[in-house]
Amino acid sequence: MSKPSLARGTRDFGPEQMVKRTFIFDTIRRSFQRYGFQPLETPAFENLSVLMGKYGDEGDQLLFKLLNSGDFSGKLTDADWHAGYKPLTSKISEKGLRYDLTVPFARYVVMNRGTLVMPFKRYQIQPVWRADRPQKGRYREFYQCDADVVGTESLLCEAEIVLLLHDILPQLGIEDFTVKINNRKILTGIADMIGAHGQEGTLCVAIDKLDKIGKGKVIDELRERNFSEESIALLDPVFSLTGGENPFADLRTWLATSEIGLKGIDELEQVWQMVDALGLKNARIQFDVTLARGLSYYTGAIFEVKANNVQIGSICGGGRYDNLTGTFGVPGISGVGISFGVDRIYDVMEELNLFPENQTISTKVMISNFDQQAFQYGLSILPKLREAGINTEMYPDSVKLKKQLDYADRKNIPFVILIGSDEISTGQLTLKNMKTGEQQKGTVEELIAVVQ
RNA sequence: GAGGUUGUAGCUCAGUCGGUUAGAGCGCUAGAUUGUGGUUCUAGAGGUCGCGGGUUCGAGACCCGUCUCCCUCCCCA
Repeated sequence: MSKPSLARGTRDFGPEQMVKRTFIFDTIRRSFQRYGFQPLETPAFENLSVLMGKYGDEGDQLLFKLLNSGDFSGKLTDADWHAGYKPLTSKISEKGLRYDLTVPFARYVVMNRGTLVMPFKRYQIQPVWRADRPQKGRYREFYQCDADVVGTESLLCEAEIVLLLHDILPQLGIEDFTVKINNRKILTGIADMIGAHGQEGTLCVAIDKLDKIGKGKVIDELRERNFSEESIALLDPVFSLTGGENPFADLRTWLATSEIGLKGIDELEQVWQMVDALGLKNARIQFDVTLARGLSYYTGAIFEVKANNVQIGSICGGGRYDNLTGTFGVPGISGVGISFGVDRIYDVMEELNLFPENQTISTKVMISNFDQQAFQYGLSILPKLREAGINTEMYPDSVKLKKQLDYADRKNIPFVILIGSDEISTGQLTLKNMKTGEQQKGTVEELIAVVQ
């Protein structure tokens, strides 16, 4: 018999952690609703045909796949076993755990497009699973809180996402954060400009490391990735753009011949203007040409939020995807969304000590349990307290009072009602304040008034 | 997927050069206190030293494998 253990990269959430997590969920949900988003839930697992190919090759690798039920290997031939794991997987697994909430949402939109009110704004708060290697801030099961709008290309949606971020994070006590914004169209434009059409993905992965490893090593990496010397030379101005005073103007001059690049800049500038018109003060937004994001479905704006002064990955991420529903046979539905990573937000709040105090009290009154007679009496008053809206519990066993009080103490229950033979005969119960140790007598009704 | 690191009581950790019965603090249980928690004192319980194999007269310690924790890269929330 082996000791029980948790599956790698997963965690339990005890009562005190759940109080904190619920606080985060409630805060996010409230704000989502205030911005007009409606709730949606989708299944934990989907057909692999829905999930595969949406996240790039890396993403496909990280999908948890479910073995087919029953005799999954019965019809396999020797040739199947030796064909390699990829062809084999398709023969023994046809379902997988969801990797994010956006793709299941796209499937839902396609399946229900006839009845949805467009533009459709939905929020979704559910766990997702990734077969990643766990490390700090990285789990194999974690919650995402997504808000997406589909059915409109209006940049108001992007601007509202910026507002939403500035609404929710400070409510959680996270004041020092940076919303990095870029646009895939700009990246496409840059790749075109330097004659590396379609290579913006690898280009960005390299540029993204600029502040980490420096310009020289970025260029080394680009050479390794088969970028020509001409391309690298042409790219030079981009390195100086990242910290410029007026990055849009500089970039506009440089990208003057790239239609798509200019469109990306236009879009971003409009978002900036709208955010301003919405009256956002102290906007913590920053244009970052090097922001790439690996999810292959993004086509327009890209967002990423970093909590400053905390060593952890991004706590929110999102962007616009013009053709996600296209892979399900319905092109032309543009969408944009943002995802809050609750587990990382939790870690940030824990590290910065941002959780409100005194969130753990749930029971307010405990009724003691001396003996059979007192127990019967307790049963009669227990519902009265609850009807008065007071969280109440009765100690279930007639054990020593010391033990009962110790239980109340450790559970942070502020009041205990003591019932013994004296109390039963006079109807005057004893209320003990666990914080001060003071005791007072009174009828049930009087004590309820005191506790309320 | 690549690299590094860790694992001893419920928790945090000692354990010397390979040597007799593996320790501490906290926590837990009971009592001091027959109707009163937190403080104090006393006593007690609690271990397959991650798992499997090997070296040795002898392994918690050394070697190999494996799993796990944490971390870096990749990628991501």
